[in-house]
Amino acid sequence: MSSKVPAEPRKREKYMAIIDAALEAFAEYGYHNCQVAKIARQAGIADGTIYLYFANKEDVLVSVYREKMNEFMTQLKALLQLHTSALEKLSVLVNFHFNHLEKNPSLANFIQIQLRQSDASIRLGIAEPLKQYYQLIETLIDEGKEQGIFNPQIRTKVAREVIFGSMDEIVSCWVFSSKKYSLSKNVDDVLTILKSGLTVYQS
Amino acid sequence: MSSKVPAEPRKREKYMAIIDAALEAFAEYGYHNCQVAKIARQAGIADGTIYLYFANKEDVLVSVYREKMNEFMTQLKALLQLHTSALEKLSVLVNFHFNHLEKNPSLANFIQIQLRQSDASIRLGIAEPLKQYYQLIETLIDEGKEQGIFNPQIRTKVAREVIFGSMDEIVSCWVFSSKKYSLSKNVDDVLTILKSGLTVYQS
Amino acid sequence: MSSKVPAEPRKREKYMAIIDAALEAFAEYGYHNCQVAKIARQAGIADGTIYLYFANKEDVLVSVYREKMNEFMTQLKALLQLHTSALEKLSVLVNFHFNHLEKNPSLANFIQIQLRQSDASIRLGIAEPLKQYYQLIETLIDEGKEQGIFNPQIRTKVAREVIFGSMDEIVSCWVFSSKKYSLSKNVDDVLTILKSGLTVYQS
Amino acid sequence: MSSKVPAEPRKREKYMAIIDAALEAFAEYGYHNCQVAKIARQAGIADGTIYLYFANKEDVLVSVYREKMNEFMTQLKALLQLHTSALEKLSVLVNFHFNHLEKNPSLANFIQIQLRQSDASIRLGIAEPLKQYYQLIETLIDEGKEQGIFNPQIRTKVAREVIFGSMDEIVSCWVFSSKKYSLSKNVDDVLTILKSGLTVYQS
DNA sequence: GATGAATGAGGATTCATTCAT
DNA sequence: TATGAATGAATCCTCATTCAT
Repeated sequence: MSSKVPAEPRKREKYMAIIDAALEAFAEYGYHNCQVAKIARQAGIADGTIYLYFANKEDVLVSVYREKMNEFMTQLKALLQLHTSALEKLSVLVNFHFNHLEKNPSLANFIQIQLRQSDASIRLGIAEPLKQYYQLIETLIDEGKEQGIFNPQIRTKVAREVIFGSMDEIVSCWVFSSKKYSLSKNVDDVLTILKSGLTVYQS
Repeated sequence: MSSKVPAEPRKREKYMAIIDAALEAFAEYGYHNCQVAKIARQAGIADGTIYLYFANKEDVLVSVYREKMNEFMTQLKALLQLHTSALEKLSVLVNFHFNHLEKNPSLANFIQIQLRQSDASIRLGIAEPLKQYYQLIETLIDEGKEQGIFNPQIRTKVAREVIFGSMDEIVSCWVFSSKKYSLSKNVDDVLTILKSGLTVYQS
Repeated sequence: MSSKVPAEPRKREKYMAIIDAALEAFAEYGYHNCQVAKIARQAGIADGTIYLYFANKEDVLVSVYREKMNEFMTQLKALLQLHTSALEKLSVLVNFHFNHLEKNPSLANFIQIQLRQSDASIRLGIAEPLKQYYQLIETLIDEGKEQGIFNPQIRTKVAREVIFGSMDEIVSCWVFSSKKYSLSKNVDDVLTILKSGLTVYQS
Repeated sequence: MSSKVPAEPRKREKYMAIIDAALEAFAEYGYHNCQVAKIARQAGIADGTIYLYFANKEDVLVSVYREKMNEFMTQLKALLQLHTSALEKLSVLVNFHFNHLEKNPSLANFIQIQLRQSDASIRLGIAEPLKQYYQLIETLIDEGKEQGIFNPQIRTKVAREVIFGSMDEIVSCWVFSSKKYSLSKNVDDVLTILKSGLTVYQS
């Protein structure tokens, strides 16, 4: 029922072109107000062509998230690899999260607004890529605990929810403010809170 | 364009009956899959009657949030009044946020899922009640700073985003887990993080 | 899933008006080439109103057949009641079959052409009313056998197939000829064949 | 607009392969539910190739009928040639009609169901091959009249309609019964009816 | 000749909203 | 006030057909 990234280069190219067009179209018009025809026009193809690459409109939405999240995760993992300290990694994570969305305003709008659809099937399609991000954060927290930096009394899942929830809310407020200020300027304050919130009290 | 709470008691009664019916209906079917006819049936009235009390379907959604948020804020303020310490108040806030939604599952579903619509006009209607909650939290933070408890270096807005974002994410994960565990059991961990995250280092 | 004739007079009136409009529209444009909008226009109502009375376009087609077949059967039964001889009844049947369709050209077109859709669900919806006609003919044949008029060696079902098949083919040819000749003029020849074909040889 | 059987052997071979594939595909899925792509897949060729041999989907349907009817007529004529008595010929005809369709279930499904489309152009394309069968039957009847066997008072056309209509209805009922019984077992009864129905009373 | 990716016209159906009663 | 029958705009998706390769 759902699409997969085509293996053949030529097909993959058009597949990604539709993904990018859809991202822009969704960000501009909003999911429910963005007709398939608008995506097609943005991609410079016929309406029907969309359905050679995607099962339906919902599948386009979910696929945009999956593809963009893949890119996000790949880049983030590469950066995290350069560090060992959980504290440094946390800093890298928050910085990257903010920087990436600040550099990709349509993606920010898409993730913070368009993606929040109440349709159960959309929720389901989003769950998997999101889960991977969740797990990456939880791994980071567990590493911090092993390194004796993070408070082992705090359950990892709650810590992850605080970290992700904080970043998510900050980005949301930024998006709803029409991005009038720099998102990254929040990094220091968030990190201050999160670091002292998660670390063991060091006398 | 938007409705107001009717002053006359009889009208107000039916108005609130529709609000409650809509909350249940939205929670059960989801906003887009919940026809106005379903709200009317749940309220035991005719479809057309809804439009004597609300401008349109969007207005019903926004009004549900406004009314329920009013109740929420009234109760929360009453509780906070009993305390002066910002730390205690933070504890009261988090406890109340979790307890209230745990006791009102339909409201939890409504707020975490149905409310997240991408329609600009809905976003706008939600903004005002939400802003009041934001301000209440920010006031609490400022009090903490004045009391010398909270770190004055952290901008109040960011602190509020961390507090609200953490709670919001925790409730969301709970709702999406089909509420299989107790929401309140997260209170201690969150408070641990938030308190040590926000307070000044005390040697 | 399928519609039922409304009991309330006012609703029944509009229901029948749609049935009649659909009969004309189907006969004029053909089922697949007859948009729901054309039925609505013919009935002088809005497109959506059709769906207050019928589940879908298919249901309209099937209901037209059911209603028209009901009328047909009611009238036919009333006529048959006036006779006891199976031979006379056969004559009444064939005469009525031809006369009725000759007087209702749209119905003839509808039954001989539009109704012959390959969709399985349509076939299914048509089956029941058609079966009643089949059974009426078979009852007539069995009476003839009991009266010692019809050949008891011939299986009733085959006899029915010959009677119905003959009439059906004659009406079809007449419809496809654009009804350029009188359908009823075939009555005598058909009856001659059927009567001597079915009766016992009387030396 | 319509296709012709290619003269060149190689082309004719693929032409017939498509015909056979289409027969199976139409019988399996039904005309409207059978996409051109399904015919192509069944034939093991590309979608576009169909259009090198046929004008359009309708043309495929009509051509299937034309080709299969040609085979049918060729075989039937060869059999009839072996007899001179109209009564014998009638017997051969009915036997062959039933046997042929019983041996070719897809063809039976195709003729009794898929072919009955309301599209005027399809009806037109079918008319010619069907007319030839009609004429063959009428010739047989006229021979019977000349031989003093068949009742000359009965108009030939009506007699043909009874013969064809009877056979057609019997096959239809058999197809709709999912071919659960032997079609041929009806031969004797039909012939009994038709023979005594058409022959002159012989004292 | 053969392919199959691309096209884009076409339509049944839903449902928020209205308004005559 | 309340009703609920009627409205009609709005759109995703299919699939026969084309044509560049």
